[in-house]
Amino acid sequence: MSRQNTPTANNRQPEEAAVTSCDAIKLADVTHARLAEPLLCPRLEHCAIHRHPFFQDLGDQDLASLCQRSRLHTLEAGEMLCREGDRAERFFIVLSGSVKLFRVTDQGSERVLGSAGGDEVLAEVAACSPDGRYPWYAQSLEPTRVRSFSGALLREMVAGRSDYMMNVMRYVAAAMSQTVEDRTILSAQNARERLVQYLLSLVPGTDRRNSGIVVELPLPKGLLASQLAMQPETLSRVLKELRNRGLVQVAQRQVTILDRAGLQEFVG
Amino acid sequence: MSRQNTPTANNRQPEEAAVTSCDAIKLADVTHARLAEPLLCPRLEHCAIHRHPFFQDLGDQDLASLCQRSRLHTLEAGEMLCREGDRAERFFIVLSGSVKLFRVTDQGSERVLGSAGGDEVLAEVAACSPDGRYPWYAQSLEPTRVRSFSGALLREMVAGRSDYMMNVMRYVAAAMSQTVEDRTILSAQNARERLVQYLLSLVPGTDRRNSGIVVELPLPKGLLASQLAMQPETLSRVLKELRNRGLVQVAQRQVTILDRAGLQEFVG
DNA sequence: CGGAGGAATTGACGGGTATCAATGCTGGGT
DNA sequence: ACCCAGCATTGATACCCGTCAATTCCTCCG
Repeated sequence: MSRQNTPTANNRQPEEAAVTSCDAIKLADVTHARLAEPLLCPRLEHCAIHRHPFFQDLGDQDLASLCQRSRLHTLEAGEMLCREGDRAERFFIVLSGSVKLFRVTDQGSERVLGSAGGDEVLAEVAACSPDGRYPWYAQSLEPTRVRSFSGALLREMVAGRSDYMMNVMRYVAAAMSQTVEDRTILSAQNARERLVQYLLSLVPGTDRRNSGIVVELPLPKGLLASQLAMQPETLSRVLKELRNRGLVQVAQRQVTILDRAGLQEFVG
Repeated sequence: MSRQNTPTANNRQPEEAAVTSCDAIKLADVTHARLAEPLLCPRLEHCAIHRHPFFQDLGDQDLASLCQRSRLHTLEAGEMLCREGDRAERFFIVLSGSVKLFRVTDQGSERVLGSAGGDEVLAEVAACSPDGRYPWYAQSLEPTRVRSFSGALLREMVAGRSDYMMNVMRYVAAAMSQTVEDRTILSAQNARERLVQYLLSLVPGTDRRNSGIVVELPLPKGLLASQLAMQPETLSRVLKELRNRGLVQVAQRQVTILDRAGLQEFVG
């Protein structure tokens, strides 16, 4: 695992642990998250998070009650936000920083499934189900702020307000469809095709340009390689090949697509 | 594509097409499904499907109204049930036969994502969202009977009855978690590991035996190879290797696991 | 400014897998 | 019973990519 710190003093343990203690897992260096800052929501205008589109259609009263039972988690790099298999009692919105989602194989190595950055909603699907469980581990990659909400409260509110339910279901269906998309990319036969399709998937649907599209890799290259089911060396080489052919330009995590159509036909 | 027939006379076109006409896609041999037998539900006891656990918690009246607006689709091999990108106005339960789920790449080749057989629910996630779209094509592999239901009606009922909503969300969360599981299998580095993990994933969670577990491949081997991101030849060779090592026994689509622990450590 | 550690890159090599081609097998239809 | 079409298997070959090793680059810290 890349960066791994032990929890520190500024992360106070909340009375009601958001991440419940679970069976000890085999990975020694996966430390237990200590989640921070329970309850005591400041005034509504300070909780910009509640303007998040995820909560649209909710009235002031419902927002306030969600707010009251939400928690702000301040994580430094390498802290666990939740663990695969644990009861999904809470769901999350990433405020700043970034989170890596992964599983651990039977052999003890980790497989990156994806990542989440600012304003992204996490684990809302699992939290919608009364007996849902987190489908992955979530771990911060850098100093990260996350707000978490009660899944039970979400379900109550969804049950009471059908317009809100529709909005939540939109998120759920989008998450599903994203996961299917990820699967499709993985099922490409070779590393080149996987990387190219991944890069193209980072381009916003609204962008119609063929050149000059700048995308930011949401993960360091080593972890991205894991997500794309290849070795870091292979990722490096394929990226170099794309550079040599004038298809992309790479500066750190910032990739500039110089010839989108060229990329597409390159894999075909 | 494997078996592809044109729709025949015994599949009458319903008044309100369940699968709406969409943009012509490039694949010439993907014919448009003609879906059958609208409305006119027989007496409730004939619709065994409504006893399906998916509908548990629904009262007789709701069941009847779902029943009324459900349709029975009788497909022969190779007919399309729905298409990627189309509005998910209906969701499905497979009564008999089997359905293959796939996407079509930009280059026009198909990638199998999975399959569904008897009693399995399809597209319930997409149908839960008011603007959801099917995330894949679904095509029958053999003569197949499917019942479809209105997504709008599902959403109405879910909105009205929170116990039913919880039940539906259970399905949704399970579907999500299955998709994540599939992804994990795909991200294994080599073909051997992918196949072994796939075989082990076919074993029901309740089965604790080490030997003599019989699983049925839900797809012909060629399509299974596509789902596992390998060539049919490779699948054949890996299967042979497992046979030679006395780990499995293969008869057609029926695979007998002779040494489950051996399989697990073989990939590690 | 200089050093240390981790990440990324590059090279060499061997094994795994795609590809092409040929054969064997099986189920459906006549 | 026969044939045929499609699927599955097997073999030969080339190439992609995983592995190991060495080097460079970057960032953080002293």
